Amino acid sequence: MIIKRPTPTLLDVAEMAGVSTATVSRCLNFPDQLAANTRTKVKLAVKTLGYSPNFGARAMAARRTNTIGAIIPTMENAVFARGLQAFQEELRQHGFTMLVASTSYRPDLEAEQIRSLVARGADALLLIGHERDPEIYNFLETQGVPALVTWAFDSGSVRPSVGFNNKAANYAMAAEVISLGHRELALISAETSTNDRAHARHLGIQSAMTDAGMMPETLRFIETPYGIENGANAFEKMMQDPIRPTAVFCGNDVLGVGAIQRARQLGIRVPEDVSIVGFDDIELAQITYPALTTVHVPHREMGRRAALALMGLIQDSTAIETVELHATLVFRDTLGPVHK
Amino acid sequence: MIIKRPTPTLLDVAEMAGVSTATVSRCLNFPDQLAANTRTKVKLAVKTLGYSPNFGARAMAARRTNTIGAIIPTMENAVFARGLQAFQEELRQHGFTMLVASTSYRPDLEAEQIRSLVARGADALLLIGHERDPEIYNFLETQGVPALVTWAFDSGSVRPSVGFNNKAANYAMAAEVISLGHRELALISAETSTNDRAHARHLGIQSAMTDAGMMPETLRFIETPYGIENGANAFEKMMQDPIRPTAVFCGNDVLGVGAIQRARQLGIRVPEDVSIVGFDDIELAQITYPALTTVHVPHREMGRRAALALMGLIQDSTAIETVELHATLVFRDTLGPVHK
DNA sequence: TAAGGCAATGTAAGCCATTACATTCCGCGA
DNA sequence: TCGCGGAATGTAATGGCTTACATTGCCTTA
Repeated sequence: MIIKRPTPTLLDVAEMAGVSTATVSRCLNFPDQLAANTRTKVKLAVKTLGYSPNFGARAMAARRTNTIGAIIPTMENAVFARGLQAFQEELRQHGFTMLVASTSYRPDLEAEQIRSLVARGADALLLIGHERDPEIYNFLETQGVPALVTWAFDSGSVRPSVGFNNKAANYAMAAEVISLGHRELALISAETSTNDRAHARHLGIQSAMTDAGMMPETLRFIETPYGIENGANAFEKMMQDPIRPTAVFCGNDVLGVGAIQRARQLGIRVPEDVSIVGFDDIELAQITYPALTTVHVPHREMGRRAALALMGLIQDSTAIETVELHATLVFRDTLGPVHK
Repeated sequence: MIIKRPTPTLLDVAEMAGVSTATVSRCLNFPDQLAANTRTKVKLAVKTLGYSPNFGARAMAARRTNTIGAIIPTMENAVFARGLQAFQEELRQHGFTMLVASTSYRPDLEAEQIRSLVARGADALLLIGHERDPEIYNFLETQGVPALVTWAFDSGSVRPSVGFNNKAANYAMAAEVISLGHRELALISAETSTNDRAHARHLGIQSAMTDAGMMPETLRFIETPYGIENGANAFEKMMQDPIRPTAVFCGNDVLGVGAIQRARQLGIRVPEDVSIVGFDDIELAQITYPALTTVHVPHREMGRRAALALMGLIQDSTAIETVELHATLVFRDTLGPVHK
């Protein structure tokens, strides 16, 4: 017969070690407050029983959890995976734990996940992008949970933020493309209505066109979900236009990679027949053939800085932590001068 | 002056709505037990106060959390990112939440994360690979937390598992390579001492060599951390051998991609001068040039099945849920017959 | 030797939701 | 009209931990 024994509690440990629960608690949280041999006794009891503190109870009693939540669109996107990995490493070193949730780029799911993480006692939250229902920001304020916006930087915003200016970054890239003589431009973008980064990148191109005396309305524009295949299909569609674009911007590298791949399949030479540029600079970008010219985003740095900022925010929630990072252009092989 | 108001509790909601806390709790958990207008009152109060239940208190009172923890080596590895995404989507549909933690392939961190997730009230755990300190399995048993092993399948094991046979899969690949006439073989692998999947893949090749009448000791072998650059460096080192291998196995696609890249840089033709094969079949594999021949692992399917198995395990922890999936060979362009 | 001080430990209140059980209220049948 | 049953709601115990405050015991100092 199997006796199901209940999981051990602080009290069990205290009894076995012959001390009070307070002492055990102190042994776990502030070991140096105890006499050496008491500490030894308690540690032995903990080990023998296989005791592990109950997080819920602890959170309730201590009124903090040393947990920071991160809510990202999807883990399948390497930019977030990489940023979060750095984020988590930094948090760990300071004794914090990370909780991740993903939203599949759906605002309703994001709201749900935010509530869920707050309910779980996250001391603070990392969010992607500025744009969301104001009610969510209200909720966070009511709950006293500081939130940090990343992957985007908007100097006009009062919210704590660690990110870069998506619009300016893509403006720089567009200016470069235009200076190479390209006039027939196209953009393959992620959904801009639910993704303010994608939207800003779009604006960056249009702004550069305007400044170069071009008409921003002439920018061909396709929105498509994330994915290599989707990028490929969008590219193919673009190329069916009677007046082919000579340069195709891609809202992110994954779409760009799809474009490159389809170009090869269609026998369209890159960059001789068409230039292709991406955004993000994930590993993929360097291993395509030809290698993708793109905008480099310091993902790991962003993750690390976000961790620091968030921990600062927990200490002093009034401090408006704001860090602007800079994206840089990376010239590889898919951008060339326009070919007559 | 800013009045810091405490976050609202069940009691606050109850008072505002003029009902008892029990009623509010029921409204949140079993809405149809209430009279319609009571429900309306309570919902209004919840909304007005921006109330959100305290997870810790709830976990403590209800003694379950509807949370499943996943502990993976790193999110930067696309195979895990993809598997987890599917895992999470499936859990969500059944009202469960996922908690992720990563270990950077370090066993000590893994142990720490397991304790941490258990303490957080995870109802069950997803783990990668079989191999770990038996003490950890004891701990999980003491705590009554079921665990599921994935990404590996070992028919000899009694533990619940959803995965595939890494050894058999790589055996099949090796047999294929050998049948193309290759006799000088090499393997670029992840650290095998802390990674039983990598180890099994190694054994698969050796076993195929033995069965083909070759001497398994002749397999050149380099271990290296995860990363494109590391794969590239290992490949270059391999190629400095006076007797060059004619086929290079890579423990995973990322290493394989590095090898392909370095080969191009060194002017070594693939597959004419050397064949390269990978393992995992992540997106990268299809976009390299030439495209990588590799072993396809059904990552998403694995994540989905793992979610189902784990939820089954929570209902009935004695049920030994076990699913063997199958990896298949994907022939692309980096494997060819040996060239004299 | 007594008093004072400090380090080590103990006592017990409180954190917030869930739920078994108790109570109230209402409508309906006899 | 009375009583009964069931639906709706309330009461209060419970869960495991932290921590403010109380207590103990010992060493130091005069």
